[in-house]
Amino acid sequence: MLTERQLLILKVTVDDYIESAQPVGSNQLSKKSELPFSPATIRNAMADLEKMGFLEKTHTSSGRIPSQKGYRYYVDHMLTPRPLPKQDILQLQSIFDDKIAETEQVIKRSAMMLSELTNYTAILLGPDVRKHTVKKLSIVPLGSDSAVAIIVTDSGHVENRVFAIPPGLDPSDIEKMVNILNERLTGVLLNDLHIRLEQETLSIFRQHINRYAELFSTFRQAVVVPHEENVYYAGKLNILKQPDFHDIHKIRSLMDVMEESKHIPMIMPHGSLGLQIRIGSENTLSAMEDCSVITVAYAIGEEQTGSIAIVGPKRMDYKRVVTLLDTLSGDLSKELTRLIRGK
Amino acid sequence: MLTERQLLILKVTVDDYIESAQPVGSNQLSKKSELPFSPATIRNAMADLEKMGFLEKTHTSSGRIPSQKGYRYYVDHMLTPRPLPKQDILQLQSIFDDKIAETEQVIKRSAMMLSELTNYTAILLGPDVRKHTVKKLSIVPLGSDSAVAIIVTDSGHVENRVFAIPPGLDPSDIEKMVNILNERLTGVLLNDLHIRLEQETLSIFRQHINRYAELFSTFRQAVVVPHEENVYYAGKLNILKQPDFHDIHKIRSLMDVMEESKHIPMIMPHGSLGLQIRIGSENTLSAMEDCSVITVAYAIGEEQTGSIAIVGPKRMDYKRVVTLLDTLSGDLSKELTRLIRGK
DNA sequence: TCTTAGCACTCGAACCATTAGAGTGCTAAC
DNA sequence: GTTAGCACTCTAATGGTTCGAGTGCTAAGA
Repeated sequence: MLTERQLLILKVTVDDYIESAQPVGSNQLSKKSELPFSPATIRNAMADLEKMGFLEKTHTSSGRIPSQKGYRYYVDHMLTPRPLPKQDILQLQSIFDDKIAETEQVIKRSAMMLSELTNYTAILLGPDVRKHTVKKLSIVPLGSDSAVAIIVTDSGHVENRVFAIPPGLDPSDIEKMVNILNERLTGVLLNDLHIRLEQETLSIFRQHINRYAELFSTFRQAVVVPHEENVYYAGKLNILKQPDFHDIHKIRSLMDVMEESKHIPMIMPHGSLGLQIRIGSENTLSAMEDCSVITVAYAIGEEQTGSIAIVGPKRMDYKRVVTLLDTLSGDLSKELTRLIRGK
Repeated sequence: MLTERQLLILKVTVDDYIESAQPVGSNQLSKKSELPFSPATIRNAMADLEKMGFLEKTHTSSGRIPSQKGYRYYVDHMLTPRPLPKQDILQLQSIFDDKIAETEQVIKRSAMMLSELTNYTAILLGPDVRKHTVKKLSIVPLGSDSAVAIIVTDSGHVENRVFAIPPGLDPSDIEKMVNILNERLTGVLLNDLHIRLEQETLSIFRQHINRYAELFSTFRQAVVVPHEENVYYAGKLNILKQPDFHDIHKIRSLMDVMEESKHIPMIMPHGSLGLQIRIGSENTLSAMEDCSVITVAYAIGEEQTGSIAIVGPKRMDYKRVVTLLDTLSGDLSKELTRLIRGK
């Protein structure tokens, strides 16, 4: 077990390193008012902490830096959350200032604000479009041979896709079709749309519409909602601000990984409640072994719908980021719930 | 004037430097079969070229690199376009392979393909949404107090915005309103929409709709088409691949500039016909003084509607990029014209 | 007159030695 | 148990040396 003093020294060391990005030495620490010990005493304690694996040296005669285990301990036991400075609270609130009514807008602005306040990279996962339900379907012909299919969801999201109309089709058939579709498919989850389309409407089309088969199959292609996740980034370039990242190859592979949306589930695994901190190699992706990622979910109504992640160096200002994320996830949940409920 | 030999040496020097990214020395050049001269002769010629400002040295006893003037001359007089390798042509064609019907999709894919084929950054400017005309307006209520306004353009583009409905409004009024709007505003340029809205519809609303003022003003806010340009990037990270960019601060300011859409008009000035090459400080933005930008416009029908830019180091493979852009701008114009004409 | 061989010269990159300084671990005194 | 003192270690910075690639100039050769 760690003694009181060791705890204190570990904490101050981590704090100092987070702030300065420089290995921390015993002399330096002994000058701090929280540590009224001589450098020698601190040295002893630091040597112990190193033996136990909480601290590391970059070379024989260097100061100490926290090890992964050290960060872990710090994060698990030493994060005494301080209230957010007023300044920050005001800024966070300003996201919701002008009465924007769109979920997407709110999420985008949140991402930007977070990256600005932290100087790290923010990744926000929006609500999964496929869990929304159909509010209205419409088809707008653009000319003789193409048309736009438009799906409006209950959340106000609009999906649209241009598709080719089979040549020589009666325009009135399209109108009939849209009516049938709306009658039968309103309220259906976007995710189930392609299945329900077949189940609910194919047989009716057969009865009412000439050459239903062609029209049906083109239209079906048009309404397949893309599987793509709803990802918003902000502050991708903040990585370049961190002194921890000097190696251009590491930066590249890190940025590469973050751009690729297929890696998103690895960066911010779904389904976990509350706030999660993953430090260094605790991340699944090897490109992120020098990073820490803090994730938190937010909800609309009772259902957990999206998550927020902050990606920064292991030497991240955990305290600040945790408080920011805690606050924002709450505010965001409240605001988005309000938005949706209104409808 | 430049002698035959000086011309040849300038060309080979530039070519070599473009390929190797290393200062070019006289010994190296004399080994090439195109240059059957002794190193000393080449040295003399290079010294002349340096005096005339076409070449530079990085230090007293280094090889030469092309100066900005050198690149300019190379680009103006020495770009003998070779036909594109089959491989590349096939790849370019593949953009149009599956019959996508959407302009945006085609442009996005073009950007990706270009960045992949060149290893530089591609920026594509899509057709200006505000020059499209209204095909159909509709309003889909989401609940008691909000609705989505949807504008479909003749090109198949869909703009949508959620807005708040003034409380206690009669739903039938909305329907009336949509009818009036469609009757009066179909065919209007998106750019003129907010003016025409007032001119054409306000007085009619007054006659037919209760509490028209409130409804009108909220709706007007919803249809203001955002001024935002239609920009697609691809291969932003390719900058990190170039050995020319090692300074992390330069990279940062360059990427910063490219992200900011307000800088786009500076990067790719509008209105110029044909292919344009801007080298180093010929670019307006100081962050791009180490870059070259090649721009070309493409057209839909007769009207020039968008442009393509490739951003890379001054030591760019001009020959290849020029040929690629030439080909693509042609293909893109043809394909997009076909798409639009169909409608 | 143009070309080229020869040579002295310059400069950067790499290597080494030296030094200063910051930090350590250990021992012994308080 | 704490701390002063000291020998020790390692990095970073400095300066000198060497090597090699490249140059410019001169003079000889075609």
